[in-house]
Amino acid sequence: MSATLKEIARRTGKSITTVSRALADYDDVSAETKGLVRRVAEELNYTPHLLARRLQKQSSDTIGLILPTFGPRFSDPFFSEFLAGIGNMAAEYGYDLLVSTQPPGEQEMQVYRQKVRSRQVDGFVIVRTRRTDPRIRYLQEVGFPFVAFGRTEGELNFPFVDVDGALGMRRIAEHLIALGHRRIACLAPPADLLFAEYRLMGLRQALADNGLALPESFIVRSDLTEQGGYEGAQRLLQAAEPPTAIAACNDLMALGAMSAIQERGLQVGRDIAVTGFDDIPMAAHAHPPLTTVRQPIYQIGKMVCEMLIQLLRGQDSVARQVMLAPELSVRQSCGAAVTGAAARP
Amino acid sequence: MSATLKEIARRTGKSITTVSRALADYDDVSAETKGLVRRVAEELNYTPHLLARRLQKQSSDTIGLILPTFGPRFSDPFFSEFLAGIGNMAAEYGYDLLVSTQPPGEQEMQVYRQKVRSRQVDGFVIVRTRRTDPRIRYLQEVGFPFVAFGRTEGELNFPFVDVDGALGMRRIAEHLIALGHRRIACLAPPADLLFAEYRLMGLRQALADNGLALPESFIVRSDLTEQGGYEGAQRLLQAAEPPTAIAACNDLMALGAMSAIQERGLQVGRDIAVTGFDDIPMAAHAHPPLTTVRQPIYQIGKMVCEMLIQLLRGQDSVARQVMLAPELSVRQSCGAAVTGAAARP
DNA sequence: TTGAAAGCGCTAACAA
DNA sequence: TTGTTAGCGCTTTCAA
Repeated sequence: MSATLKEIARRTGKSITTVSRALADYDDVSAETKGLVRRVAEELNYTPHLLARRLQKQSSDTIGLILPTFGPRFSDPFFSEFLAGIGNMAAEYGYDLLVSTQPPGEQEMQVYRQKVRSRQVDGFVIVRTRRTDPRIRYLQEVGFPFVAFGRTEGELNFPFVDVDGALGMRRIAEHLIALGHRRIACLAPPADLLFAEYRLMGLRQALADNGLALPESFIVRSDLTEQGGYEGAQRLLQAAEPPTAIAACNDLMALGAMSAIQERGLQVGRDIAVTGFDDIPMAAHAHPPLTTVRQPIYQIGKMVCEMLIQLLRGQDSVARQVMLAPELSVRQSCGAAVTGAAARP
Repeated sequence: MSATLKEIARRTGKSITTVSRALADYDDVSAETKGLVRRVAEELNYTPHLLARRLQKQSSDTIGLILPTFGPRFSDPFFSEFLAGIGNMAAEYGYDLLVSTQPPGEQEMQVYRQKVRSRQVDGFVIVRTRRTDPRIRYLQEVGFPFVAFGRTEGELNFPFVDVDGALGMRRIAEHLIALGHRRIACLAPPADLLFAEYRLMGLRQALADNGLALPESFIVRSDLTEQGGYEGAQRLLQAAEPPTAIAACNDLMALGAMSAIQERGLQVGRDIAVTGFDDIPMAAHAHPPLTTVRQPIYQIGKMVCEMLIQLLRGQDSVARQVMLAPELSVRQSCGAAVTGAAARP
């Protein structure tokens, strides 16, 4: 399909070595030879065989991303945006992106080990860090480069980018409190997802700082889907004294909660406040628009990827652990009077 | 990190060739030698160097997927599910998945050419086919294997899987007509996305078959986002004689339309019907739940990937062009009286 | 300024 | 049953 150096060498009457160096623009090749070689290469549409080059360079120039898929109906607006961030940055530096999908578990670890040992990738991007994360433990153990999106318990010394979930939830809490809410409940994901814990901690802390409690009955765990939020909110609404505000740990759950509330004939924002976290595109166009916390997912993807590449290149990156402050995006679902125009940026 | 054949050869006192064949379980190697070699390989945690193997095999065992990203805030629930389908199937057959992101355009074609010529991938999965698709034209021209999700204009003879959008929309239209609607409008994506055309055609045809017209003013083009649907619906609602039903060409637009309708104080389902297409997870949990057309995206991902792999392996696959009949998923947004239990599977 | 030779790690044809 | 040789396409000493 595409010519090889050998073919160019044959046609130019030069050696393979010379051709290689001419194309790499070494300065120990005569201008004349370079011209000739380049012309022929152009003519033949020469493109280097990457596998061959990589074998010899002993580097795959490839970044691995193993998506932890939960169930067959895997659908998360978060991932595609994040993927675009990583992908674009990787492309900018000439890296490839190798994507796999594996539900968390032993087989997932097999895939990591396999990719590491077969030198298929130079480094990994880890997403959805877990409380104690076998992926991170393994990669640290074998000294394989990676950058994570998210922290783990114990805050080991590895490079990561994360959004300060506690701060984000604190902002949510303070906003709700300022609006007069005293009975605030939380839709939280499974406890082994640490990022949820930070958010929950931030909420609890902010409430405590304001003399408010967060009783156990006001913390409902479910998965991160609309369905989970829907069911969780139903549980909360059945209580004898239901909350006046529900702070969900992500937007999907918040949207599910809104559905549950509306199905009971209540009005979100007026009868009960709902807030999310993530600011997925959907959030601005829910009805009412969802008050939430904005995470610059695309930017995070780029940043994680760039940090990893710097790591791979041995440039000790300036920042090894980055904590981003999320930003409150106030719309109508919390009951704050905001005009449509202001809420829709 | 991981040992090489050479190292195993050294330790066992055998030749590299013998070791290679022992591990590949050739039957011209003595049981004794096999045992020895395997033991040492195990001990050293041997994993073949995939780049080396692939260079020699002249095959990358890799499937390419270049996601056409539109804008930085790329977020499409469709892609993650599709990706999981492809990824899982690829893994099953031992293929890698190489993912890139590129907005449509000349640079995108460069990436295709580069990946083809550098033999980085053995074949491509094409998504979001376009009316006349330069990717498909190019790949056909150079005879490079690929399978598309979607058709193109002229229905060239290439392998694809697609959902019969016309049929899906026909079912929507017939359902709406049965409910008594006569003024049915359409939220359609940009005309260069062919799949939208099929859906539009199906709608028009079904209406015509029932003696109804689809005036130009009832076809609003916008992008495939909630924002697009929101704005499109606003336009439709401002008309002197607004439609009584809005059939959106995807769920995101339908959800946006619902927001626009509700913002005007109207009730979806009662005052105006809304339908979508795709059946994203969100659809079941919108308020009211969205009547839509189910596309088995995950299955399609798997199928596309499997067809490509069969192509790569020279097994002339049974089906080269697959058309899937989508299935109506009736919920409340169309005004049909359906109990919550029936609508939530 | 150029080329021969070696080697990245693997597989395969051919001999022994 | 095993080893020698060659080669995948490329880069990089080292000599000429």
